[in-house]
Formats: sequence, structure tokens, C-alpha cells
Amino acid sequence: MKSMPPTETGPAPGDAVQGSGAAPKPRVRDRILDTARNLFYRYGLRAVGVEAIASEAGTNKMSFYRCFDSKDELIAEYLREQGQDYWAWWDGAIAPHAGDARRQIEALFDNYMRLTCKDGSRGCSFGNAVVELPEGDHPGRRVIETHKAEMRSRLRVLSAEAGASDPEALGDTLMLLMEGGYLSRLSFQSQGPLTVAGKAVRTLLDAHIPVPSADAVPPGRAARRRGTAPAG
Amino acid sequence: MKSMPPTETGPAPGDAVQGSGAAPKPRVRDRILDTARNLFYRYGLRAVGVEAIASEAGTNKMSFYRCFDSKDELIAEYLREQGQDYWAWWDGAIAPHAGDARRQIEALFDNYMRLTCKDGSRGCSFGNAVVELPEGDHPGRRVIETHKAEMRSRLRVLSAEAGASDPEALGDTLMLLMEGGYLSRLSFQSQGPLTVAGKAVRTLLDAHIPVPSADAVPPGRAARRRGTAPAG
DNA sequence: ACTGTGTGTTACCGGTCAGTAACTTTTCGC
DNA sequence: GCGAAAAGTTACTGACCGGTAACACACAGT
Repeated sequence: MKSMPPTETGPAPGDAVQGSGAAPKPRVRDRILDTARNLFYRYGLRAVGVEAIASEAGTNKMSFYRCFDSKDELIAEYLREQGQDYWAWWDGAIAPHAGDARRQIEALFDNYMRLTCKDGSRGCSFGNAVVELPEGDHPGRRVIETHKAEMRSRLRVLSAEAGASDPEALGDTLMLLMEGGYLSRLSFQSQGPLTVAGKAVRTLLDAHIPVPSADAVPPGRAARRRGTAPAG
Repeated sequence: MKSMPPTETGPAPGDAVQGSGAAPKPRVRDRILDTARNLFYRYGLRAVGVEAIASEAGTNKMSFYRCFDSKDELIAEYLREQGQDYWAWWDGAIAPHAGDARRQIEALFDNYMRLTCKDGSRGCSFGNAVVELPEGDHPGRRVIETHKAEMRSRLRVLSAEAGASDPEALGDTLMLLMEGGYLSRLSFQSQGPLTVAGKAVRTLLDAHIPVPSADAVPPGRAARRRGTAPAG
């Protein structure tokens, strides 16, 4: 039940130290937040203490408490930052296919799979955090619930735009798939069930999006449908 | 970041106390393990201390350490117990439809949805635990990984028995669905995306299980396929 | 009665936790 | 250069953590 590898004091090789025209050392608050994001994501919320965060950020607990009211507030802030990055990633993943919602969903999941299978991935910051925050009144919970609700909403909207006959059902199913991939990533290495997410999404899209009537499209196209059907 | 509601010392009303021919008070070890299962599941592994477990079980830390080598060992034992119950539940859910793998899968998921939507559910003990145990050498991790691998395997076998053309893909997709439901249960109340799992499973079964050729079955049956297609 | 086993009790260990006080030093805008 | 703001330093509080020592008791089988 140990928590973390021992921290090294002093500036790490990769740190932004002043000198020879390099970028100025970022403000304490930013360094702390950055460090907290790494540590919280890697080791969990309860496993990482504020002292460890502060010293890993090259500062101390006192400076920490000048920037943040409490550890719980830092956790909430950590989650907000993660959220911002998450939606930036999301928008970037679907941007190349604007106007084609089906392709956007596929691209989103392809991107998601690649990212989540990578070494060092620990799944979803929000999903992991909510496991450690069962108390209903923790400031981080609002952030998490908002984030997940937004995810659900976006997937439903994309499903509707893709022409799904039951966009709520398709959106929610996609959400289950995503969440499942995030969670299963923790128990399996990169060869877990997550590897089929791409195929699964295409199967679901095929099943939920009605094919155009046969006399409205050139023959042969409607029959094989679109995307990759489940082999067989 | 508080951990648990205050514990009450002394025997709780529901406890099995000796008297008037009632069953004898269970042995300490069993009481501790029972309490640990409740507390760990509800509040998480790190949030619950051994002292809290012992006193909630009506004993003390010393007796605790006579039964268990360490908290980490208790965690592993907790997970083993959860595993036994889990497979008993699983077998019970699919037993009524022995011989019809498709119905078994449907029954499994229906049962799973009902259970996981219930008040007080906190998703999957194993999924939650693995979030809190990033260290690769924790005795609990073996239990978790074995459990999840078994789950994956069983879903693949059921998929094969159901006649799926790509049973590995179907099994893994079902696994993602299940894991996703467990995880999303923590961020949503009972009205989360989990509610569509039943429909999603039937859609996937329809898509993965080839329909018998038209001249082998009475007309009208093959056309509408089986189960509940996505509305529309 | 005697003894062994299981259990309860109290006090303690070293370590870590979140959070604070008081003071010094560095940095930056002007 | 000056003053203010930001950051570093040391020492501390009170609570809790996992884990242990030493001892008292209660009840079983013989």
C-alpha cells in the first residue's frame, strides 16, 4: 500500500530553469498544478499528499497553501484543467470531418483507442477520480458529473447528426463503450478488450443508422452498407 | 477529503449477539471480513483504515492482526470473496437458460442492469479497486487481473456458443459495455447511460449472429431477425 | 481443576497526513 | 534603487496511519 516512488529534490533535468535566455520559470501555482496533474493521474488522489506535490514541483507546502485553499480545492482545479484539455483533444479529433458526423464518431474513437492503449495511460482522470470521491459534497464531484454529462450529451448529438434512428440509445451505447475502454485499460495491458472498440463502433453505427432506400442510391452500395461490418 | 461517517462502538442492532438460542456470534475473522467488504466497497480501499474496520466489526486492531498479516492481505482476501460471490451471481443469472447462449447473454445483462442501477450500487469492486492500486506488485492486483481475464473469457465463450461470427470481437464488446456501465454508474445516478445496456446488447447480438438462410426457416422470421432491433 | 486457544484491552512505535505561524529572501514593476 | 508582492525556510499542531508488545480474561475439551 505504499504510495509513490521517492521524490527527488532539486530541479529535475527537464525543469524550466532560468538561464541562457530560456523561458522564465513558471509561476509556482502553475508548477504545482502541473505536478499535481501528473501525480494525481498516475497514482491517484488519496495516494499523493500535498507535501509530495509541492516538493516535486520544486517548492514547499507553505507556498502550496498560498495558492490553494485546500487539497480538495486542488483536486477540483486538477479536474477542471483535465477537462479543458479533454475537450480540446475531442474537438481536435472530430474537426477534420466536420459535416460528416459518422466519420467524426469513427475518428473520435480511433483517436481515443490509440491514446488509451498507449503506455502510461491510466484511463480516464474523471472516472478514476470519482472512484476515490464517494462523498457527494466534494468540490471535485461537481466537475466530474458535469464532465460526464457533457460527454453523454455530445455523443447523443453526434449520433443524431449521424442520422441514427434512436440517437439517445446510440449515444449512450457509445458512452458505455468509451467508459468501458477507460476502465478495462487498468486491468489489462494494451491488449485488452479496448482493441475492439473501433470495430464495435462501426457495427453500432451500421445498426443504428438506417440505410438509404435502395432506389435512391446506385445499386450495390446499400447492400454492403457502410463501414466495416462484423466479419462474417 | 474526509473518509467515513463516524463509527458507533458497541453491538449494532442487526448484529448476531448470543442469547436465547440464537446462532453463535461468528468468529472474529468472518466479522472482520464482512465489515471490510461493506466498508471497502462503499468508501474505497485507502479511505478505510484497519482500526475503523476492526471497531465496526465489534473488535479491535490487535485481533485484526491476529487474523490478517496486513491490510494489503485483507484487501486481497476481500477481492477473493467478492470474486466468489460474483461468479455465483453470474452462474445463477445464466442458469435458467442453459443451452441457449443468446438468451443467457441477454439474461446476464438484464440481471446486471437491475443490480447495478439499484440504490447503493458503487459499480464493480474490482474496477474500483484497480483504480486505487496502481502498483504492479500489490497482492490484490493478481486477483483483479485474474477476475477480469475470466470475465473476458466467459463472455467470449458465450459469444461463440451463441453462434457469433466473430466471438472474440463480440465478447470483448460486451465486456466494454459491462465495464462502461459499472464505471458510469459512479458519475450518474440510476438514469445514466447504463439504462440502454439491454438494448445495446440485443443490437450487438443481432449484428454479430448471422441469421439462418431464408430457405431454412419459415418465411417472415428471418426478415425481422430476432430480439429487439434498435427502434426505427 | 488444568490448559490451550481465541479474544479483548491498553499503551505504544515511527511515520505521514493536512494545515498553520512567523520570519527571511528573492523577484519584479516602477 | 525602492517598495511591494511572490516565494522560500523552519518549525510546529493535532490527528490519523499501519503495525506491535504485554497482559488479562473467558471458555473449550480433557
